[in-house]
Amino acid sequence: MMAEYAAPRGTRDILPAETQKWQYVESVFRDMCALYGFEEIRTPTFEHTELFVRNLGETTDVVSKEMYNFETKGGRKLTLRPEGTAPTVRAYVTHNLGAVLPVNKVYYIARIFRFERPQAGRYREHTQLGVEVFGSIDPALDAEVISFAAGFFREVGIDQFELKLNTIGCPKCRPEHRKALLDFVESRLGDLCETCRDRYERNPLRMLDCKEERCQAALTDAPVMIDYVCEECRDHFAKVRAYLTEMAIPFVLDNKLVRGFDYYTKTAFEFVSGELGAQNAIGGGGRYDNLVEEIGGAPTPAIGFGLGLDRLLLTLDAMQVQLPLQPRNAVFVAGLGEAGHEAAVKTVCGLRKNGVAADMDYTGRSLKAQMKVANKLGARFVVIIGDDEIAGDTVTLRDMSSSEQKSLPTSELVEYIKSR
RNA sequence: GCGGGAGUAGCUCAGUUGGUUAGAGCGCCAGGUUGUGGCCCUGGAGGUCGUGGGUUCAAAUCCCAUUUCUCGCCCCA
Repeated sequence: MMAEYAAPRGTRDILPAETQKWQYVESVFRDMCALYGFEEIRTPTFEHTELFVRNLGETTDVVSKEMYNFETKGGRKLTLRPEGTAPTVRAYVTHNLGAVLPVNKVYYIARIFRFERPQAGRYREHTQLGVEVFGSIDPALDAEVISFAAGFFREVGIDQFELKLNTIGCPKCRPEHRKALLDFVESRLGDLCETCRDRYERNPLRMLDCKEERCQAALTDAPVMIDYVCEECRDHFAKVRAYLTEMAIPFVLDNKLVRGFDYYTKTAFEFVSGELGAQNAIGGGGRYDNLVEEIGGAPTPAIGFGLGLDRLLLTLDAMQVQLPLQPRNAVFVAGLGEAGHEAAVKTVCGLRKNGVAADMDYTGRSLKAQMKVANKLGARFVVIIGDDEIAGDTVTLRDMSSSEQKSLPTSELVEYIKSR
């Protein structure tokens, strides 16, 4: 039983029984994107390492310890994409999409790679569905992206989730908050965990959402961004909240919410599901108004959202949501004996040529065994062809749900099935 | 990187204080219908008990190592 090879740690095979669900969710996502005006973009699976190192932030967990890096023979450093936004921005800049349209709205379905210890809902290779909007700082767009996300979750069957919302300011107002935070923490540095003492030096904002109890206790009254944001950010955030309220999208303000990458500005949000164990974040996103410029494009405000498809499906499973998967609705052709088999090959070929999904047996089984296979495949009709049928140039057609059976001329088969 | 749990048939698992040919349910195959699915009945195939070593007359069972999976911490989707 122990096969010689297994899928590498943190990866897994998605078998046909599961891919149906994946395709369904992806199609809901694509439909939703069409409704909101997002068009698909596909970027390479790997990018230059520098793209991620410089733009996600060197101190982030992803960059400092979770990237799949490799070198080409020529010594170029490449990395399997650990997130979807930076590559999308890179493509936007590479092709100067800002010159084509004032506002560009794109979506992607991409495999993401992070070298972490796998556990429930966390894989080294996972799939993210995401959208990005370039070219406007209108808070209505923040609300649109968030409502897109919330709408998508509901559409696919998840109505139990919490939307956490925060603003993390901009380069104008962040330094002031940072200074206040450092001042506040300085005297309590001893109470913090080792990681946070390190963060104090390298990435103070991240101390705020540390999960360590001692840190949470020590930082209860720490200065939060919302009290330090500049007028523009405060105004922007107020409008986002107003839009969401108007759209009847419930949210919870979380002034300790900090996103994992350095490029975020202003609006930050996260969707949390209680159905998953430790990995409860099913999606998240935020604004990144300076990233396009940092990557080399013209100053262009932008906002995006990404969700983990693997986790979404786990959540749907945990919630026992029944997805409306389409039955196969195909025709199975059962041939009896050698002549019947030959006739079946011809019949299947003819059905397919006319756009009717059809399949047959290739293992020389008895009619009974072929019927069982047809049943298991969920065939709607079974066409039976034996010596009797061949002699009269007819086929026997069995409706698998009603068990009704009738004989009809071979020449009428395709038309009859198409009319059903 | 750190900590817990588990590896017995395709799947989910049982296996009593170590003791003959290692079991069940589901699935699979065949028969019960000389050409007919779902339900039912009967039979069958399928396992070097993760791997290596040790203890013992005897190991799926005890000990050690190793490996894989899994859950959690950190962090994220």
